[in-house]
Amino acid sequence: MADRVTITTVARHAQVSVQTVSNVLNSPHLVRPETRQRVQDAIDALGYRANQAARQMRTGRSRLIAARIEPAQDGINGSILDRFLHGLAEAAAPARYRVLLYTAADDAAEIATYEDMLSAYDIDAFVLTSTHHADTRTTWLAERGVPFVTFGRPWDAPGSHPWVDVDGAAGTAEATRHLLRAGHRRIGFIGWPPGSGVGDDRRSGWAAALAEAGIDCHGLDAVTADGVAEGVAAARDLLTRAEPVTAIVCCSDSLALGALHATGGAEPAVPGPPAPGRIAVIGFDDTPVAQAVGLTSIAQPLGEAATHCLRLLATQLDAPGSRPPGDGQILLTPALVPRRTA
Amino acid sequence: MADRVTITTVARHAQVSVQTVSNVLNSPHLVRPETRQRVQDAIDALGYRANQAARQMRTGRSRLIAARIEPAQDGINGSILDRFLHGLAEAAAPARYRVLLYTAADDAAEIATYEDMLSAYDIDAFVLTSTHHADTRTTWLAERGVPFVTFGRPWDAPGSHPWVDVDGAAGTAEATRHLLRAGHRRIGFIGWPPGSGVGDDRRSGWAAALAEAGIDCHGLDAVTADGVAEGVAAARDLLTRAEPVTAIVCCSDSLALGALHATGGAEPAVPGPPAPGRIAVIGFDDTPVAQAVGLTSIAQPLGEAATHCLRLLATQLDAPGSRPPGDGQILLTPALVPRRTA
DNA sequence: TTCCGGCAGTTGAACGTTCAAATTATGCGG
DNA sequence: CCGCATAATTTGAACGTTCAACTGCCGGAA
Repeated sequence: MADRVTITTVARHAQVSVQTVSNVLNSPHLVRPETRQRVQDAIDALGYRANQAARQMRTGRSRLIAARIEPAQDGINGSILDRFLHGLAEAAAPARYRVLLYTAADDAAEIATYEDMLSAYDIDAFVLTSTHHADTRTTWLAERGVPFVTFGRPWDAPGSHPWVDVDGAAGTAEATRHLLRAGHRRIGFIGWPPGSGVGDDRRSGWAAALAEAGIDCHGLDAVTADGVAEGVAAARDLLTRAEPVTAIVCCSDSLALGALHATGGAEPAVPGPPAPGRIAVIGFDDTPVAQAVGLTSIAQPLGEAATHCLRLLATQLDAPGSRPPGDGQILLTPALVPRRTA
Repeated sequence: MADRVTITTVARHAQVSVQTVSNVLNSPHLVRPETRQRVQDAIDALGYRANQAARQMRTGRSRLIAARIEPAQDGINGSILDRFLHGLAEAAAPARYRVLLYTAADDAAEIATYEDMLSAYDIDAFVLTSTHHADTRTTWLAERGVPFVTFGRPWDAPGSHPWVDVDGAAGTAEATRHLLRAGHRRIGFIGWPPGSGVGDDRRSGWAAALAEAGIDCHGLDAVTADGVAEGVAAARDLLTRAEPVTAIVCCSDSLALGALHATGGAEPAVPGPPAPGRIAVIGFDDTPVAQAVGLTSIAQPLGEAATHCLRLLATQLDAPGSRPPGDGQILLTPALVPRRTA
């Protein structure tokens, strides 16, 4: 193993003190241009890279951002987090941050992990996913002044911290309008039990778009837990009512896949226009399953969301005390991906 | 912010020197039991946690393991890496390691990232995924004596470094035997173009199982790139030959989904026994799509693979120079998940 | 008694960096 | 050509930990 190149090596090579090398790296304006160049040349020639641990000891900053990786839950809706994490890691690199993973079974375990990571690793910031009502994690972090962003709105106290989210209502509204344009009037909705922020939000977009068109959404929706089998049942329910629906917007791709089966429209991946006369179905999240089956779905801009999360953190970290523009509340609009089923 | 609790705080509190505290943590046998207990009590009372950066400065070890997170490629086959990473993070925690993410567009970029992470963060080890022929990454790391494991065999030089992989051939062989038991004789295979280690391996298991049963596999297979549309075409090919197949084993769930469509057997998620008379289809990887569609598939034990990866690294790191038992070459057997399609 | 070896614990230095303060160099007006 | 302000650079200390060497102490063999 070759001797490690430290700031001292560079200093000797460039005939300056170590502090000057440090200044070139951190406060270049303090150094005369020609000296700066000489030092820079030495850095390049030696392939010097600042040691993060040593730097961290002095500054208390690790340039590490922690994010939780969840178990692939029901499977069909997983892979969203995956893409988000990838975006996060990719956005972090150019800002010279890195993403550290952790797992936690529940909120309490997650908070215990925060303690560990903060004291042992000096984590600079956290990215939280899957926010929910009465989220103890955010208050814990906020109380201690730890920088963090959530991917997902704070469902209880809107303005309390920076967040990035995708406008589910806008997505379902667009899906509904898409169906209205295609001539549908009786457009159903399969959603989750009230109380989940995400689910209520998505339902509201569908209701709003119908109201816009002067249609009463009463009796057009079904409520069920997430899952393919649940989707089948809910769709059958909607189809056997007094006035059956001709199209269904779903809260998830799982439900949509179930609906698709119930309406007899599931063959995988034949590109082409939607078949006329069929019950139209639209899912949510544009999962691999939707792509495979040809299910029209609503795609979240996950890469963009990750980039925004990182930008929010970076402004907070690099200029402490400064509020990001717009108070750091970012709502992104998802996009409808039309396929065979609508 | 409360004052930081350092080893010095603990030492004062327990009336010993800092070195004794350090010994309690790292070499307890050097400390008399009663002193040890006193120090331990102080640690607990103060909630002390060793600062990783300072520790790292002295020891050169970061307790950080780096792994690449890839973009969700074709989508349908993604989510495997996701589950693997989750397993990795989960297995790392009890061993007091953490997983650091990085991204890289190609092997060259990845090697550049190694340099950066090694010199800046003192990464202890790397976990490589997607090994392939002529993999420059492994040689680069090996040359520099950097500890690493690959998830995926080294396809060129079998014994060169520790690895964990899933026995694809065993998987396809089991799938094939499953079909043989169900009475099928003409069992086709849809695979990838020769040259990819993984693809060749999977094909060989199918061929071997047929040979076992005294069946000539000649003319029973199709070769194509990965993808749903490709699967459709390949399956049609197999079905229009002189002696059409009655069952198909596929190299991936994407191909299988295509095959399923070509054979008219794709409705999602109705549990129950396979329909008699239908062309049987078996996929590979047990992706969410397979679960959703009811496709019989071969599941890789990803959590187990991750655990093994970590164990291999941990033995290597905690006892330098020691070879793990079995020379660190671990081949896991995947499991057939029977569903509707076979 | 003297000396030695081993155990328990302490001391001082070092890891590589940045901060704060001190020193030296440079430019400018009188 | 001096004095002074400011720019440029250096010096010394510190961050929290572990390593290597050292000091006492006790028990047993010579």
